[in-house]
Amino acid sequence: MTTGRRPGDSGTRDAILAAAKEGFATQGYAATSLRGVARTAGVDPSLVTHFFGSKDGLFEAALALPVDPAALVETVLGGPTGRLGERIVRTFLLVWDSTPGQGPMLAMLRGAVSHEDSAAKLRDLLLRSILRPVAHAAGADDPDRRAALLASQLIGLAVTRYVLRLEPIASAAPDELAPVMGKTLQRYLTGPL
Amino acid sequence: MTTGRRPGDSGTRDAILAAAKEGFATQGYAATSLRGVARTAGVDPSLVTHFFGSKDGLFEAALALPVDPAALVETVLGGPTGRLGERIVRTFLLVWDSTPGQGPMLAMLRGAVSHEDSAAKLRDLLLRSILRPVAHAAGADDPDRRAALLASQLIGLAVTRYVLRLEPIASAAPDELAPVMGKTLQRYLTGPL
DNA sequence: GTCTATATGATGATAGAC
DNA sequence: GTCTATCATCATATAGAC
Repeated sequence: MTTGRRPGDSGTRDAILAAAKEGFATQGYAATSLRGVARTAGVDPSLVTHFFGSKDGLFEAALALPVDPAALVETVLGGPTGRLGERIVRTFLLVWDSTPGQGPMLAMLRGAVSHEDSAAKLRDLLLRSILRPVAHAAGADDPDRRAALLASQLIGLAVTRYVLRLEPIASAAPDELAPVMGKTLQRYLTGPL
Repeated sequence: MTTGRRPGDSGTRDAILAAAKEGFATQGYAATSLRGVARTAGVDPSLVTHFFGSKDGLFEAALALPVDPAALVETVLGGPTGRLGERIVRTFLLVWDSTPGQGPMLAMLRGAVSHEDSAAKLRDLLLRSILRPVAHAAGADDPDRRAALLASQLIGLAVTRYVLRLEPIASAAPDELAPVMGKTLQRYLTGPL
């Protein structure tokens, strides 16, 4: 009964999105061009704006995270508080090390550094996904400060490991990093400052 | 006796360099154009390449740090080891908070995130200015690992404070940050991991 | 859904006049 | 030391044919 081409079933849109994710993730916002994206996707440049409206629209779409970080943190915070910091590091690395997650997160990090809109978005995400949940979990004093400290160490981890690729952190196993960095996060969250 | 225009005494080169520093520091490598630099410097675009050869040459020149970080760290490490971490944070913030330092360092950080050459340069700088000196100071086990951990927290501090501008870290006084983060660095350097 | 054509403008770099 | 002129590319975005 359904005759004619059904909408949205040609792989083109996905190909463009995949190419955009890679571009934004590896080169950042400014250095990624619509034409370049179209080239690596093997499609016509016009299709990019046709599907996503503009470069910003494409960027927006490429930034969609495969997981909800807020829910993730919520889950992590739900467990016993003794090894809270360690669990955060483990989950953080798990999400980043999984390929579908690293793309958008790297794109967001790269974007945030030179694209103000993207920086605001990351600030927002951090606030919603880390600061707020943490503010509740660590009912202790100064939740904002504790959460920001936590963010600083996590972002530092991401930058050294995935962007700068500084050894030996870049190739360290999660089991190696979790205890030592977890201890820091644990103190930032529940310990004496 | 010296007749004619002496070389290098027209403020143009400096104006270009200042504009370039600001551009690279606030927008990153890709988003900063030679023409844009020339525009804010109030000079002809050709002069930019005339003085610096190419965009990479200009970038290189804009990255020249006003201080030698290696010497700085060396000095800091020279003092008593008890409050070593705290001194590192204090010095780090001092250098970043001073205007002439923040430009090139921000430029380097922004560049490193999306410009591979710049990332290599920062890796190199970290290695020479932080990893190596630390490897000597903390004669303990695993100096490479300790130094990388230190770098991760310092970079995280820089990104949250100066790039993301995440509160309350962004506007916190050095006196407020030094003790709490210094404690982390202290453990990374000399404490049990 | 796909593409050609095009408007409009910026980019990095060079050659050469003054 | 400064500038004009120019090259060859690239960019984002639109209108409209098929």
